[in-house]
Amino acid sequence: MDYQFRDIEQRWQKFWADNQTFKVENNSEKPKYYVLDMFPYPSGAGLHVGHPLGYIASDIFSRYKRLKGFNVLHPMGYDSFGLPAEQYAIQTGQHPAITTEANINRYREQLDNLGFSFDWSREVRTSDPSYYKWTQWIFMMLFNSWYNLESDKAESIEVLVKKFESNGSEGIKAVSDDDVAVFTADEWKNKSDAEKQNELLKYRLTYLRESTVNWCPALGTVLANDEVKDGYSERGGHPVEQKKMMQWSMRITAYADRMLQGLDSIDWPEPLKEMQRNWIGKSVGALVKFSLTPTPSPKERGEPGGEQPGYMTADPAIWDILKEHSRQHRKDSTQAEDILWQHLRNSKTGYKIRRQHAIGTYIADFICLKKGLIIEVDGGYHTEIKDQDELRSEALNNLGFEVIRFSNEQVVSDPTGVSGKIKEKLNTLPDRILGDSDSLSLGEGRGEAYIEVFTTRVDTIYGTTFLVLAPEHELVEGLTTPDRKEEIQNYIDQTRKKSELDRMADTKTVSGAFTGSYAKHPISGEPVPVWIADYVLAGYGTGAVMAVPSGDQRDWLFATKFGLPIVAISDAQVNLDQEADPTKEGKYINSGIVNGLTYKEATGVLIAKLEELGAGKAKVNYRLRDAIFGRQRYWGEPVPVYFKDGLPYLISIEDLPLLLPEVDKYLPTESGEPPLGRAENWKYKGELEYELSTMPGWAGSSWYWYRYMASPEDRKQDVFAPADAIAYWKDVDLYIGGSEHATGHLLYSRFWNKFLKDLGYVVEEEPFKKLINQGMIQGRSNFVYRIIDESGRGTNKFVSHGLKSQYTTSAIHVDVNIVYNEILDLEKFKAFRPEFAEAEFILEGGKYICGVEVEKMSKSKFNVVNPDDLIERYGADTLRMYEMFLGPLEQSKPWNTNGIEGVFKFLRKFWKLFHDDEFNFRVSDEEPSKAEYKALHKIIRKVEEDIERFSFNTSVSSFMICVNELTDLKCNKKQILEQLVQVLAPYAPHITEELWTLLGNPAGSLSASSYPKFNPEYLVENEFSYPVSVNGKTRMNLSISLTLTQPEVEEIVLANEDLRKYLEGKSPKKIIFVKGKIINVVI
RNA sequence: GCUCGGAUGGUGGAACUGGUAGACACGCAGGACUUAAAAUCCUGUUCGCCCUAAAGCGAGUGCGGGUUCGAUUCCCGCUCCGAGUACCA
Repeated sequence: MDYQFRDIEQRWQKFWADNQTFKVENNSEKPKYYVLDMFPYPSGAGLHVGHPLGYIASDIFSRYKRLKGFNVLHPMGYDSFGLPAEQYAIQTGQHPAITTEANINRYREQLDNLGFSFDWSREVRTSDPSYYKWTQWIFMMLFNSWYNLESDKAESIEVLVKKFESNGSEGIKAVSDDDVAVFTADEWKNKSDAEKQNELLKYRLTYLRESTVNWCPALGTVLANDEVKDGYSERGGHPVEQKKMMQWSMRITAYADRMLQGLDSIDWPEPLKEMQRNWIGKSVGALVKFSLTPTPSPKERGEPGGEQPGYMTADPAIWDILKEHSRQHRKDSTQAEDILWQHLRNSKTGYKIRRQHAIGTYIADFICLKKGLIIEVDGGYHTEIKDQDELRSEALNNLGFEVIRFSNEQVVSDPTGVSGKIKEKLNTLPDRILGDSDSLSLGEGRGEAYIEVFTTRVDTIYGTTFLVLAPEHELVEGLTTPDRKEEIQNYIDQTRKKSELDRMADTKTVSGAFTGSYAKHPISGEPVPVWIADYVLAGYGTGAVMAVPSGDQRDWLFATKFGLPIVAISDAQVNLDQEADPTKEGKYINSGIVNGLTYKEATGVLIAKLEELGAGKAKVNYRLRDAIFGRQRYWGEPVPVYFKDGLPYLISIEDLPLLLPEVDKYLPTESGEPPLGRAENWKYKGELEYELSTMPGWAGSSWYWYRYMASPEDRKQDVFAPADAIAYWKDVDLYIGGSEHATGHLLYSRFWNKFLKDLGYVVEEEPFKKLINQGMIQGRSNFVYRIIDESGRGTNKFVSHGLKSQYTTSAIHVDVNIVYNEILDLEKFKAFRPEFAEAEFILEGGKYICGVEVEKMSKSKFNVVNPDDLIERYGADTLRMYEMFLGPLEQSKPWNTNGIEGVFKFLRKFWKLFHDDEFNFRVSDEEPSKAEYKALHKIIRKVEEDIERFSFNTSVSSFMICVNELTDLKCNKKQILEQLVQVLAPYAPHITEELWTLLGNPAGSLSASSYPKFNPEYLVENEFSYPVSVNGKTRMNLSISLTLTQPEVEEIVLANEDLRKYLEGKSPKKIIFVKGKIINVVI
């Protein structure tokens, strides 16, 4: 019988499944090898021909490694939480679990059809409670940890608590929020439980904090930075806006430096490492403070008017006294004030609140300048002015402020209630007019007012001729002088109107506005004007820059446009009237204490000076932000947290997994809560509110490779993966997947891996030793050309591609599955759509040739090629080999089925080697000839080399060469063919299993056999046909023994008749002889 | 703008540390078998020149230069294409 691939493939796929041929054990004498594919999200569309590319490569590699004597872990699973199933649920009401299950079954069927050697007993699904139990468990571990910079690793939060108990906050070096409190051990012990929890939250590796987030209204959820592309959501392409919200975040920034360093130790594609480096965005520089006090008054600045600067609400006459008082008050704050402050700070009410702020001749306890509301707490420290309360209120009312009062007892007993009342009041009050007797923040009790900037070029500090703040910067309101109010407000409005996209696109227009205020240069003491401009980003560094127009092109453009001075700071700078010169060469000029120094010297001197002045320090800045972890969606892992008195607490570990509750609809509640808010009676211990957000898509995929290490038996144990299994498998040796996960999955996975290592649960610092990005398979669309008549309407006539220029036509996508080698199947086309049933054609050469274009593979373009169809026609072995034959694995390429016939022919030819002309199986036991051995050992070596360097396409060519040679030799020797079967087995597992048993081996024993041993003796030649070139141009071939030395070879060459023609009577200057390679005669 | 890739026949691609450029396959052309088609097999196929063929000659790996006996490969400069990223101070 001819090659019956359908029968063979189905039979062997069933055999592998029934016999669990590829089930792997965790204990083995063999060395381990872990081959991992990025597990798929099971979408409704099923697999197209591009998806299996990486899986085929990893399967070939796994099968090869098994033959090479390794214990290979090669698992597969599903990343089964995600948006599409939920969107479908919203539209149809069908539970996402049902959709997901159906999709997984479809995926499994398609994967099985390709004959992969996965160990399915270890399958994982991220949406399975037995799996997400451990995702939730890791979340809890993160919540219970902080990052100790001294040991440079994550540690239990208990360790931090012990430190607080013994030494207070002193000497703690941690990655934390910016606003951590300073306290002694006693103060810590005296704190209430709520206060302690609130403080610890600033250290935990997963934490709840008000953050600016990417909010996608269409999806109704927040998104992480890597899920937003150019201001639109990656999934669905909906607009994304910035919004402040209370959100769960992961302190990934704690690992920024370790993630950067780790990149040097792993074998990943360079572009991908580069993307991670950019994403982490480390820049080494300095923070510099430009102080705002004393600020030159209008008079001092030589400007008209004696009006007080707009940012001061205090009576200037007694400002100095008030300043001292307010500082003192902040230090000696009462317990009630502290408690209330914790509820008001960080805009928890939705508005910015300041404490102990001077107004007129008074100091208010708390004030919201935007709404003009003053909150006073009576009793305690400032009882001495209690009698004057009414008078005070009246005076403040006159200044345009409203006052509400609470008693100490009220605040202490029910701080949440009090803050609720404040919130209510704030919501009812109208906004005060911006800048109107508004005041400058004094840094919430942290000292003098200043503008802090981040710079990577401290050395240029003397060239600073102005400061620029982002329009959103919190000091802008306070800094604006009354005369500039309108201009600044206009500018802010104008920037706000510009969308994020416009702002990015329009980088050429220089715009900005002057606040009217000046800051003091920290070293020279010169006044420096403060501007705002949208080229400064609020989100990076401190949202403020020192502008050095001589060294930075953006600053130069700004200075030029607004007529600000440009001061050269280096004798090497040139053409400063044309553009900025950021050179680090030369010696400094106009630069005070660093005049005459070089770049390196100046940087050191200046940082030392700034530190001495308390005006700055060296600082490493990262672009990487903490990862927002909550999603306001249904189909994800519930966060194992409940709330008590407004503070988050972990549920008990025994209560894991916290199951996803049922809901009536998959939409937000009427009050805007996430879908989980709809769940009925879903309360911790029956009464406490659960967190209603779910985890993001990347949670489940950030540790899944460890779950595969747990065998089905292991999974009965109460652990994410047993320690001995982790000790054995360690890490992933080879990871294959797409580069689109560069800054998402691959970054988060490294983060969680490092965290788990810090806690001692895993053994390797990096999870994926070697990574390969398979190229994207693009679609290849075919077109037919419909002729358009004079009135511009489509006719029923279609013209072949080569003749279309003679007509007016419109191109129409046509299903690529009815086009072969660009020739349209006319009958199938007529059946393609009813409107084409009566189509007429203008042919060329009797054929209708279609047009071609490379586009993304998608249903709407009719260019999706389904692997099932190809397997039906050619078989899985052919498809596997053809996908490899297309080109280098890492290269992106359009799918083109045109060459598949060649691979199919190859497999039939291979089958023929084992059969006679009547297709009877017939092999001979005769001793093979030298030529036959040579053909075999060439392929043994070649495939080994190719697989080791992941060059699968070249192996396929070599197989063809080998089979062509053996066919020519009419070889049917068992000794040759049996080994050839083993060499081909990783690529074409079905046909080789079949032939392996026909050769008399036990069924299924092929993958347990071993790769044939290469014997170089069969390749030894004693002669070589040397290309002989004259002056580098090849002229002839000469067969010469390989044993000869150069003088002997030269003699033979020079004696040659044909060569003399080229010598033209001259004698050669030199003869180059490379043994086994070439002879070159130089005249 | 910056960073990283890439450019080889009609097409996909090969040539691994500099050593016969175009392996292998597709497509195309011609032929065999066949009533015919499909399938299969055989021959040719980088381009140009010489009427044709053989033989031969010349050019040739995006462009321009360089190093070398010899460059698709190494170096310098440029063009184009792709990917990532972006007022990151």
